[in-house]
Amino acid sequence: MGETAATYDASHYERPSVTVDVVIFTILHRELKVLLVKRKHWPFEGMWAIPGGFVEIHEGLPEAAYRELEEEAGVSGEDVYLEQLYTFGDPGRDPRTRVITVAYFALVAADRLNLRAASDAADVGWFSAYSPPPLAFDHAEILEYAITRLRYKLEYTAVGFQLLPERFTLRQLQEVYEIVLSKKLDKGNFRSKLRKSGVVEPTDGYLETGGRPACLYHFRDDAVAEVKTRRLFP
Amino acid sequence: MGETAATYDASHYERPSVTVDVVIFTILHRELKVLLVKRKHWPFEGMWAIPGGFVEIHEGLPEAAYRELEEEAGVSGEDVYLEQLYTFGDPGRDPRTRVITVAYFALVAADRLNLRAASDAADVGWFSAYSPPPLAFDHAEILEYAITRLRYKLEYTAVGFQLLPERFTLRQLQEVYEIVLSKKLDKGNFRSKLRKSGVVEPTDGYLETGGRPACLYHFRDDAVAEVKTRRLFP
DNA sequence: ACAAAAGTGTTGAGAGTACACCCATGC
DNA sequence: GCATGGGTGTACTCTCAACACTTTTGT
Repeated sequence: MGETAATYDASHYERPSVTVDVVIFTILHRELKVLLVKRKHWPFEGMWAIPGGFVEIHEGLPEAAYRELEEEAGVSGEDVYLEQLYTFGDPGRDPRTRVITVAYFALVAADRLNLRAASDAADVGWFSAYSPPPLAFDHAEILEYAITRLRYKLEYTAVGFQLLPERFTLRQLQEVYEIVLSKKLDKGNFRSKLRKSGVVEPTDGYLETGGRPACLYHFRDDAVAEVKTRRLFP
Repeated sequence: MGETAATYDASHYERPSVTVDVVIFTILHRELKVLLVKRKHWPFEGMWAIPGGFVEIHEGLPEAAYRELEEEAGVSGEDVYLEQLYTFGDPGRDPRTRVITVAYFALVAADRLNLRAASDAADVGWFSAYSPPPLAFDHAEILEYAITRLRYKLEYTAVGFQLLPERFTLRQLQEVYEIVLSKKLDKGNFRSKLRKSGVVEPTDGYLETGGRPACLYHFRDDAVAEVKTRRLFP
């Protein structure tokens, strides 16, 4: 902090409010879904919004995000991938007062969800991430940003299995990538690339599929999720 | 915002303070430098710190960052590359009170700097980014993070010339990359890659160097700075 | 036998890398 | 002429991407 901070005096300084918003993604019915909650009060009453809440005075930012995840989606911390996204602080983004929000995005496997246990079903729901309903505040912009980041993440790292159960087939993993990237992928190249990267390992389980049974894989947590990419100047 | 936000009442809610810290990079004497300011008050009095200050109640986050840039480095908005880095909000990162800081990082060409005009020279200075003095608060962590991000940026995009004057030689540009990435690059490959990407354009100027004069280039602002990279799943 | 889905191999095109070689200027 | 630094070309290797092919199950 610089000079302003040094001459700080709590009594005159008007502070903004700080919230955490969490964009929670999952895959349901072969679609990328985002969790939204219906607002009960002014402003934007009755509109859908990204779940979020105020940061308590002695609470860390990731802790606040995990709290939202538990409250709204009913998932515990170990079962999710959570990453800070961006901080939105435009004056006027909230008509009540100055609110700065630290946005996070989370990936949850569908089998870890526990929606009903956590919230009133009518006020919470999963929506298509690509064609969401009208959103409160600047939440459309936040969602847009989160989708862009999710796509980047999938292209450059191997976080895709965070959207799948513990054990999965390679076809299921490929489907996740196809859904998120909205693009058909080549089966052979997908598999060979994945084998070379060494991030997945076959288990002894098999899944009946209607054709030849598919080997179930699991993620090797000792593997490096990051993948070397072609840089401009290596 | 969710339920907590809906039941918000300004009078009971204890709000954290919000600051903006700006990690300002430049290249001087063939070294990557970062701008630091000396703290005049408790806590960490006399220690060096990343310049920053409180966000005014009606001020946007980038505006606050630009304000810091002008106050501390004496550069105006058009002359810098500015990007939001990360938000650090650990409770206890500031012993005075809960302070959440939105960190930015900035790239400034050495010829745009105007240090003396802006600040008292004894309290502001450029330091080697790779071996800085002990820093106040969690600023060592913030600087580390900024360096990592800067390297990523240079590897994947073509922002390198933000650290150079308007017109520059390819050797100078290569030197910037070598300094930031701490790695020798091949002259021929660097040049051919740059030519193929089409982000720079020769001007009619030449620079005397002691050998054959070097052609001065400038950045094509209509060019796409982003460069295709080898993704995991294209 | 045939359909369906898993799983593997091959091949041409293009990018990355290392290195050698030519060009323009000052002394 | 020769040292100095700018600028270009080439040849080998590796990855990418498209596509054809084989294997294992159910009906």
